Amino acid sequence: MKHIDKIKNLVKENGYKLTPQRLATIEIILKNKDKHLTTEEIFTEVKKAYPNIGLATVYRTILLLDELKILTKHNFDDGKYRYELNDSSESHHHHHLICSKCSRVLEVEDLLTDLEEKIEKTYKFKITNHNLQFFGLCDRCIK
Amino acid sequence: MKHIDKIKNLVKENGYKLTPQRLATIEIILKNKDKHLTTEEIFTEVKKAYPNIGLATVYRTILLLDELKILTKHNFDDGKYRYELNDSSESHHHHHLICSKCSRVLEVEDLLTDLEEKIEKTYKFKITNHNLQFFGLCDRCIK
DNA sequence: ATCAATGCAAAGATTTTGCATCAAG
DNA sequence: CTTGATGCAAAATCTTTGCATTGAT
Repeated sequence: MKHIDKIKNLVKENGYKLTPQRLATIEIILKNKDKHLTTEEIFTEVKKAYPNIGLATVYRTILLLDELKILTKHNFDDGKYRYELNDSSESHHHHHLICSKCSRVLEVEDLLTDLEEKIEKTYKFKITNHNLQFFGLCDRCIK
Repeated sequence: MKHIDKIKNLVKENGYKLTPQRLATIEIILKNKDKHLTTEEIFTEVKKAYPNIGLATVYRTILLLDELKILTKHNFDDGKYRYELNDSSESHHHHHLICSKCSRVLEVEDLLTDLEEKIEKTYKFKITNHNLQFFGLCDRCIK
């Protein structure tokens, strides 16, 4: 099944209506799979396809998609949240390398599985999610 | 040298004035070493010792202390930033276990040194800082 | 036909800024 | 003294909410 259909189903299965505004928002997020867009940026893009949409609707749609774990909220310390579509294969996590100079965001494969096991045992803490960011200088900016 | 004197020196060495407002703010942050206070909380505490201080001054002082790497800014996804005093021994880092139920924040020793080396090599990315958070259920809430 | 979803504008919440005044160095 | 620091209030940002209206099921 295509990713967009999975998302559509998730929305419907959870008793939410599949409105054109939600669909337009989902399409923009899908189209920018690899980016980390802010709500404002998503809003601007969605407006091109659906000029009447209100910012509040985009905020509410993103809230919904976050609840349904369709996307992940990131905070790169620039004062606003950024959103990224989750991989359809449930378990895929990754981390971010954030360049302090050019703000480029690189992705790194998940490296924490072993660590999590250790932590769960040591601290008796049931981990459901994690967030790992590295700040520094990317290859381009080191030069 | 006592930690507070180190901080005082850092402020002065960098050409900033050591005003009573800044001192009062630093004292509150020191007194709450192990907590993760918001600016508003710091402001409320500082006001007890220095009732005339303005919120903007506390914001500006925190900005300064962040620049001087005297404290670290955290975002636990509750919509506001929280600050924590850095350990005086430069290199001490740690991570956070954030309970999704009771919001308790536990600290975990730094576990990333090996990982960072690997990442620096693989991605040619010079890491200057990192942020690792685990979300889940703490021992008390698991029951 | 319902009841959730929308759009708009207003309100909230947090943080920043402009400016006249003050005080640390 | 001089220049940065302060306090206050206003503004800027980002996000949420109330409410009348619309539209998906």
